[in-house]
Amino acid sequence: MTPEQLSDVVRSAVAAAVERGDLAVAVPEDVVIERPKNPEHGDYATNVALRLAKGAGRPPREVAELLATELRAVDGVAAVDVAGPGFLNITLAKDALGQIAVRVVTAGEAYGRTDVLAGQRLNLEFVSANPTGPVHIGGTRWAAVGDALGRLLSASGAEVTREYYLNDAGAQIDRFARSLQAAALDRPVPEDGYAGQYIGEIAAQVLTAEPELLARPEEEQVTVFRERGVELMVAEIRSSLAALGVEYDVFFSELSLYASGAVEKAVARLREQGHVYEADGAVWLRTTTFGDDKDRVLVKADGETTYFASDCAYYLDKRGRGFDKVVIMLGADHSGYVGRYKALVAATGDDPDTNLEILIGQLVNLLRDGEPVRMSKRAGTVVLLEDLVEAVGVDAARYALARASVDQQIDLDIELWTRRTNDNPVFYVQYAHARISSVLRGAGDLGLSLGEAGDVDPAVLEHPREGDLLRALGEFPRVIASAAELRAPHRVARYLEELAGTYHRFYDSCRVLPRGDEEATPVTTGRLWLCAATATVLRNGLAVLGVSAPERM
RNA sequence: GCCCCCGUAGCUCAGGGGAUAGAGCACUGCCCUCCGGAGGCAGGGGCGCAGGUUCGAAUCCUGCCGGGGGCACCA
Repeated sequence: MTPEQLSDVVRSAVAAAVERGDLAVAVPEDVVIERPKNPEHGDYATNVALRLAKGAGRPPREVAELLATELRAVDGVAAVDVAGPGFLNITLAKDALGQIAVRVVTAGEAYGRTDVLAGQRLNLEFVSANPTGPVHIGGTRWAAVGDALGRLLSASGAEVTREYYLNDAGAQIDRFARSLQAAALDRPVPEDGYAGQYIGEIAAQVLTAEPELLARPEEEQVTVFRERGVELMVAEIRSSLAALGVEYDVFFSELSLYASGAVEKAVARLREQGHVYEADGAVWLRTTTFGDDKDRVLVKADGETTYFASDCAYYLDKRGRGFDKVVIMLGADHSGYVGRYKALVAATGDDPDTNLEILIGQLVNLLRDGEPVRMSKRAGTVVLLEDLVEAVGVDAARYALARASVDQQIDLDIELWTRRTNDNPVFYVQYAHARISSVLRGAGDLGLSLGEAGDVDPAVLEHPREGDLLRALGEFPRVIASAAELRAPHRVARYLEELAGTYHRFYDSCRVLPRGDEEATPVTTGRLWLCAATATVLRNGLAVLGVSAPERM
């Protein structure tokens, strides 16, 4: 019996008590089932009696006793105790707990998938670094976390489109183009321009494609450097993201919003809705109406539109494509955007609390020899996605970036990472998988196999460490679901570390394979199923994080 | 000045109102005639401060103190 099933069982018990008139309460939507830390508190516990007591007008323990009687009659429930202020501690029958292993193996890759977010159409935008340079370490964090979040949301039944917004218009792109031109002409880096090795490399590539370029008038040169340069830069960004295993459904061009007239239409629409005014020669959106600190400029006095104007058009485009909710991941250096973006959504007539979700993640600090490394894209002193991957590999890079809460700043000591030490928990988790694979290989060598689901007796899994492992495996779907709902991929990583530890403890005290000339027993078969189930969950969990589950290391 | 994030073990961090607050690393002492010792067992030590809400607060609210980030007709 899984925790979800138990939750239904308890809920039914409440409903039955209400039906009989023993309890006068509204039956709760869902009942929280916890895994007690203390083994004396049974396999599972619920605080449902504590929650219902007030509404029922009766002491919690009395409600608990009532439900305990109800639950003891349920098939698969071995014991129910009322404890403390009114907790119900539930012990499952051995076979009901052991059945989890069979369930996991049978479900395979599907184990952990739920429909808790079914029916939601989400647009998930992440990274969206300007195509004026390679993806640096900060963007890499959002790549790892955003990709994992996308997988989590999909696994929970949401329909997700992963999107990268290319800011391929505007002043920064002009600076980028002029920087390329300067490099090609061997001139110094322009004021506010970009430096770094990649500028020279891209300039050279543009010249290879357009050998006669430098013979043309300077303004034409800039145009070509802009178009070709952005194209090359975008290709490089896409390829480094792909190298990290990060996939997108859509790369969306800001320029296309201008080409299609969407920006003008967006401004016109907001004007019709009465939120646009003119002052000091500029066109403003009255975002203060919707709680922003100050109003925002859409069109500058010089006639140029701002990024905010294209943001408006972009948001409307996403909504026009049918997404219920627009989810955007941004770094802490963009936290000031939240207010204006919420206001913009409200101005279009949408509800900023349901149609928009901005996830702010804290920045990655780089340390070298304990000293902070100052990063500047323009000066070219950055650590890139490729650098990180080269230093630690894709698995460790993704895992390390995704295992921390996005609310937490990460201090990344480069020396530590390049040294590739054992304190990276990804090895701990992967090792557990490799160890299980080795056991299963050994079983094959002995001519043993899992057989069919009917060949295993779940009741033989009665060792305390087996129970620990079964309960841990039973948690997985809830871990995935809550991580998706909380937008917290790191919870999956933490869970996997806990699961790996639980497996190692099981392995240490429960011999799986027969030794010497011993015969295989029903316990052997049961434990093989338990091993296979653990491997399945480790694989499924690592897959969510985009990390491989090696069979040998 | 205003807004956002953080403050939990020596260090790096988990803990979406529940029972005795956890893990890794570090330190100390143990455990393979046996499936991968990249493992396991045991030990010491912690919720920044002050109020509030609650039967119950690391968790929610307020204030303060520290650390980081943001407050452009920049992107």
